[in-house]
Amino acid sequence: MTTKVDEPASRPLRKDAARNRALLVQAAREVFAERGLEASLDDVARHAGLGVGTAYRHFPNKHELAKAIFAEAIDDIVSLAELAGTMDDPWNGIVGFLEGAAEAQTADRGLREVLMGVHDPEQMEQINDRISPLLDELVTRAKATGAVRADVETTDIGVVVMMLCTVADITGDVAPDLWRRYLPMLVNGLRPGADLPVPPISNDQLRTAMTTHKQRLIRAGQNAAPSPHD
Amino acid sequence: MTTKVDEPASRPLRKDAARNRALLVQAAREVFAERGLEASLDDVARHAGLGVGTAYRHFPNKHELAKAIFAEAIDDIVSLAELAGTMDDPWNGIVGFLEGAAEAQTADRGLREVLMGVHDPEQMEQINDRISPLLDELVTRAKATGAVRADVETTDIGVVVMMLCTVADITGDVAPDLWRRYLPMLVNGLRPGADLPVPPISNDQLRTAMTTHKQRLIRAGQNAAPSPHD
DNA sequence: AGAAAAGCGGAGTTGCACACTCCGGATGAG
DNA sequence: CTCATCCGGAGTGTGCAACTCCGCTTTTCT
Repeated sequence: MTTKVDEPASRPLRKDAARNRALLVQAAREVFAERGLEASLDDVARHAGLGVGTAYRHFPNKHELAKAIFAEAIDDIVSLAELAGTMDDPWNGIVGFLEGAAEAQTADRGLREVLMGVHDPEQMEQINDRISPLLDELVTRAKATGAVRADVETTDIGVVVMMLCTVADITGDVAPDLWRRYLPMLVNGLRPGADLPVPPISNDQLRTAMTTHKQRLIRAGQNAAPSPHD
Repeated sequence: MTTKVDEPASRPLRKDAARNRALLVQAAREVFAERGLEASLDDVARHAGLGVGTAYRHFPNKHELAKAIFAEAIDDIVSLAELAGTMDDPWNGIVGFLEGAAEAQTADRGLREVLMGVHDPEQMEQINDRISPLLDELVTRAKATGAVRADVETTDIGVVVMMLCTVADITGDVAPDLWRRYLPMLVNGLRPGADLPVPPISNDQLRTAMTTHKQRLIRAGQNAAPSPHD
């Protein structure tokens, strides 16, 4: 839960600098988890009990800091998908992945935003590239064993996770675990039963949907590209 | 679908003024439906082919305009709940309400925001006051007939609608009807079956969750209160 | 038609939040 | 004790959305 973010270790940092860097990383974890990437570097610095200048000394900008911090969490999600793929019973794999993914994302608003590609569509696509093949295989196997209905697609998994995240997003402060109430309802819907009235979307569609979506909500365009003001 | 927003009719508007007012209302409907209340009055004016000044001549600010426009849509949702309550089979009532509410909200991002209390918590609470008693009664009856499980609460209805709205929110541009795919999965979860692992939240909790939620996403505080800059 | 009232348009003003810089002063290393 | 390194936070730059102002146009009235 608390790991160090690897630094190039060119020249050993001065003692206070090292301490502050650690404070910043920890503060960023907490702040981004709670308020998402909309928090400013100033917020992170203040939460760490440091000045803004210090924050900018250690990280060129907010997104670099975020990238550094979320790299592990992303790897964890990928491992989760891998783990799910190695399970004997694909159904257990799917449910396990859903629960784990929802758990990770509901606990961390920033992670949610990263996975949804709110700030960096490219990064999201890379993550998608890593995860979706794993889920594809899992879903295929689950269909073969009859654990899930034939018309279930991999994108359904993603959509279900999103729905659970919504619940956590909205009710997280009031009832952090409420999303678990709706998990069984949703996974049950994947099992064989009545057919679904509308076909799933393709992975590409889901991607573009995710990347274009919040651009509108979280202030259009923003400066995903560099050149803040040169 | 196209109704006039009642004006006090103190002195009859000049011909061009009346026409422009209608244009503004229509433009606002379209713009708010597509982009939500984040759209500026400038946007609405431009979309109507008019100047900003004209917009401000007719409406003191964006929120007044929005209030005028969404009043009907809100009434429609309430009527939907009433209609659902009058149905003989409470199960049909519930499903009908879910579908109708989701349909209305997924078609109109602005309406969604209003119902979620993103911009005006008070207004949302009023709406909640009008709807939740109706749904309470409906759910009670549905439980009595065994159509839904005993541990289902009225707040579950609201949460389900939210989840469907999320799907529409994200995938609306790519596949406007995709949310319907997940409707049966969710309503099916309300039927008798395995128990849910987590208890529902109270209506009050849901309210506060909704009002506090997006304040953070859509720029904290903003100027829900008047005094923009006096 | 002609004048006055009503309305229009959109450049410009104000407020605000965030990203990022800068440099005098503090702190740690040798 | 000295100096390189680092800290802090006031200050600068930028962008955006809300809203105003006033010269000009259109309608209405007689």
